[in-house]
Formats: sequence, structure tokens, C-alpha cells
Amino acid sequence: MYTISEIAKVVDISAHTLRYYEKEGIIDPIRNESGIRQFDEQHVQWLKFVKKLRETQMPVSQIKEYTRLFLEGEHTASARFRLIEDHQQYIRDQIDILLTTDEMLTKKVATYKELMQKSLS
Amino acid sequence: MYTISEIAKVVDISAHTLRYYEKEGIIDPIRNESGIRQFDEQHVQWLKFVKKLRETQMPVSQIKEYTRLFLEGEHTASARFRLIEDHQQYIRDQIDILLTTDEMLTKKVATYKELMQKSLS
DNA sequence: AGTTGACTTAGAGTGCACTCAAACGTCTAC
DNA sequence: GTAGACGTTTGAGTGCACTCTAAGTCAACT
Repeated sequence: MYTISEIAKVVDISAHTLRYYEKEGIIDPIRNESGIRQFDEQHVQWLKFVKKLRETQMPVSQIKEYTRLFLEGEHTASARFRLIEDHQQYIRDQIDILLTTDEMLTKKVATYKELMQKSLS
Repeated sequence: MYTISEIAKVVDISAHTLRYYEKEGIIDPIRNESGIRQFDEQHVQWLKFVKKLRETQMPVSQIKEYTRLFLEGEHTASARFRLIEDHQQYIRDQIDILLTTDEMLTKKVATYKELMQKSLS
């Protein structure tokens, strides 16, 4: 069992943000007698998944929606499937853009190197 | 020569955003006698470059800085070079994250397909 | 018993990147 | 020459995702 600041370290998401995620319905820790949030291994796994989605720009609103569907049960599988597939498409488009830009910048870098070489001679 | 809405179409950046970029010093179109902005081929090239930087999450503030250095002249080449190199590193890190997440989602998708297959039988 | 530090809440504030509104000027076609 | 489509400006508004504040509770240590 983890407190909020413990799990914050483990998953590398600030306690602040975790409370915000709870308010948004993305995570639902249990509470002990004194109201302190308690997180377990399941929460860790879930948050690591959420983190990957956020790192790849899935909006919080969509993660919310995915969570809602997940909690609703197995009959929402196809809707969740669609969300995931759409996001995977987004990721692949994003990779394309990044690769193209990387190439462009490599050329720029080469130009700069030439320029700086010349200015030395 | 292009008006703001013409170049907006060409580079696919809204006229609103182009005015905002001008205010931020990222672009500096000339004006005709009646104060209308006039953009040329150079502006098109520059904006296409800027767009790639934005699409790959370079902050507007850094694009501003890059522009400022560029306008300052050749002696800022090494500073610009560093900005570009840093951004290229960011892009490569981002590609890594996207690839890892893509893999993870592919596994998820497979699980969902199984699940949905079973629910049919 | 007092201090420290982590936890709690509701709600306000922040920073970014647009995005829009309002009021007005200008160009083109009929 | 006037309608309407486009242009201009300043300044305010929006949406997102945090991020912080204030005021308080609670447990553990000295």
C-alpha cells in the first residue's frame, strides 16, 4: 500500500496531479479510517498506463472516457477498443511528423556545421 | 504576394494565429499603403518551417528566440545551432516514447480482439 | 505538549497557445 | 455608390492541464 506521495514517486506523477486525476474520475484510491488515500499495485499499473497515454498527448477528457467505459464493464469493450485504435493512429501520424521533422533538422544542423566551419577558417 | 487569408490557406495556419505570431515577433510581413499585410515566398518557407517546429511541440517562446537570433545575424549561428540540436534531441526522445506506447497499445488491441472474438462465440 | 511534516478539502490561479469580439477601414463587383 | 467580403486594431476570452493556496486534520517523533 502506498500513500499519495509514495505512489507519486513510484509513477512519477505529482501528488497534486494525482488528486486532480481523482477528481476527474481517472483513479479511485480507497481511503483508510482517517481519510488518507491508499494506493495498491493495481493503481500503479493503471497510472503507468495513464502516464503513457498522457505522454503521447491523449487528452485527459479521453482518458476519463476510457476509464468510465472500463468501470462500466465488459460490454463496453468495443468502445474502448475504438478509443485505443484511434489513439494508436494518432501516435503513428505523430511518429511520421517527428521523423520528417527530424530529417529536416538534420539538414539544418549540417548547414550550421558548414557555416561554423567556414567561420573558423 | 499573398494577403493574410491567402497565406493562411497555403501554409494551413489560421489568419488569427498568423497575427498572433506577428505580435510575438515570429513573422514580419511588409505592409502596403493601406496597412494590409503582404506575404511572399520567403514567408511561406519560414512559416512551413515554423509549423514543423510547432507540430513537434517546440514552444512558441523558443521559436521566438530562434527568430530573434536569426534576425540578429550570422554571429548567432552557434546559439541557433544549439536550439536546433536540443529540439532534435527532444524529437528523438519523443519518438522513443511514441514507439513504446504504440507497442503497448498493439498488445492492448490484441487483447481486445480476443475478448471480442470470445464474446461472439 | 509541542513541532514537524504529510495528509485533507474547495476553490482560485497559472501558463500556454491560441481564439474571438467589437469597432472600424478598404477593396471589388454590380 | 453601396453591399459585402475582406482587411485592420486592441484587448479580452477560452480550454487545457495542471498547480497552488489557505485552512485545517492527524500521526509520529522529541
